[in-house]
Amino acid sequence: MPLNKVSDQHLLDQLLEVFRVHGYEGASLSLMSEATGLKRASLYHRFPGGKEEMARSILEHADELFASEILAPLNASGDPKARIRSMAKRLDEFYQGGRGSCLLDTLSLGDSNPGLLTGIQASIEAWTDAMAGIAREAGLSSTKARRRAEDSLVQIQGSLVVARITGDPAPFTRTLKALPALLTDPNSH
Amino acid sequence: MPLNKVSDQHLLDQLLEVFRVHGYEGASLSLMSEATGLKRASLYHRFPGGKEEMARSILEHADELFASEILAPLNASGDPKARIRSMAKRLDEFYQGGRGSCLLDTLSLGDSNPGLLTGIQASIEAWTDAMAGIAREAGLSSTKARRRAEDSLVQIQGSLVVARITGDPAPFTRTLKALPALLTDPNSH
DNA sequence: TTGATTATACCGAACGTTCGGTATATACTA
DNA sequence: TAGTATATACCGAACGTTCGGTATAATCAA
Repeated sequence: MPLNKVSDQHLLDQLLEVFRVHGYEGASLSLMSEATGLKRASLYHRFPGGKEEMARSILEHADELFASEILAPLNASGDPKARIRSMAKRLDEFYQGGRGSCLLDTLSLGDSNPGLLTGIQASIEAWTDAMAGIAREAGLSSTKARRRAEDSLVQIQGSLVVARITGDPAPFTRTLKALPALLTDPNSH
Repeated sequence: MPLNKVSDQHLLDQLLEVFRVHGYEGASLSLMSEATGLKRASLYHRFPGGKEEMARSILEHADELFASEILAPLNASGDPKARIRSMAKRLDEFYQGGRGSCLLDTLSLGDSNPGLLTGIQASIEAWTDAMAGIAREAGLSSTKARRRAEDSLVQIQGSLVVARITGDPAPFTRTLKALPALLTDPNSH
């Protein structure tokens, strides 16, 4: 079989970017074509299920990316706080220092497809579980660990929104810095 | 002059709802027509500037609503904490117990109009200022007060996003409950 | 050739927008 | 007071454009 003109990796990466900037409704085939270098019909060859399959695919792609590139340090060995710092560093890269939006946020706008919403919920659940896991490992009770994981998620999402609106990534940077303590210290807050 | 079939109040309220659920790109004229009871052409009679003017108008409308209905208690008299609780209660209503999105969030998605973005920034700035003001009044230093106001905003926006995705409004409710302490206590966090 | 991959051309539907025309309520005139 | 003119409010239909989606043809490695 001939090589793809555009690699799956590049394709998914570019589509991810379009979806996370414009959301599902705003992500037009023209934008995706422009971003990937593939004509609309070629996009339909790669994704016979159309726009919905594209969204589902990039969500899956983002999940794998997230698990392997961002959440991976959490399952390593060593000091939990250090591992969280490592995750924070990778989060900073992934969200372009706070200048990028979260796919789960933008993709969940509007009357989003029920099936897609389920996938989004699963993704955010997995993320929460991962953070709750290391909080638990750091000595917090399981209920407390889960609560702190949810708080972390709230602050990450919120700081991304505020950073996007104001154009100032500082809130996001600050949130990342506070993550290790938030997920491990028994008595803060 | 003939009476309006649909009052300005109802018109703006419904449009606000459409924009805050679907964002700018997702808010179609058909959706707006359906929501307001006015045909598309009639919407153009009320807003000659088209969709952009609609967005600008509802942003202005939301500002006034926010100032008079949500932020008002902050400028009343009495215990700052009680006033913040009052604001939290109204926020809860405005955001439908955490089931509704924030207009400033959804409207700022995509390549949003520069002029519109400026308005969004002004709105969020005013909100932040109001919260920083009462934090200052409660005895915090001006830098600390501002920081706490920003933190509050981050947690409100973040919990709305998380609540929208998961379908569980609990994070938002929890955030509101924590607001009085967050905006007044000198040593928490 | 064959079979997979990309490009061209096109479709119906919906997009934001405009326009001609019709109500309806006010203002003016007689 | 009655009749006419005016201004406002709304709607149906259509504008050109773009939407998501689908055939069909060209391309190209094996």
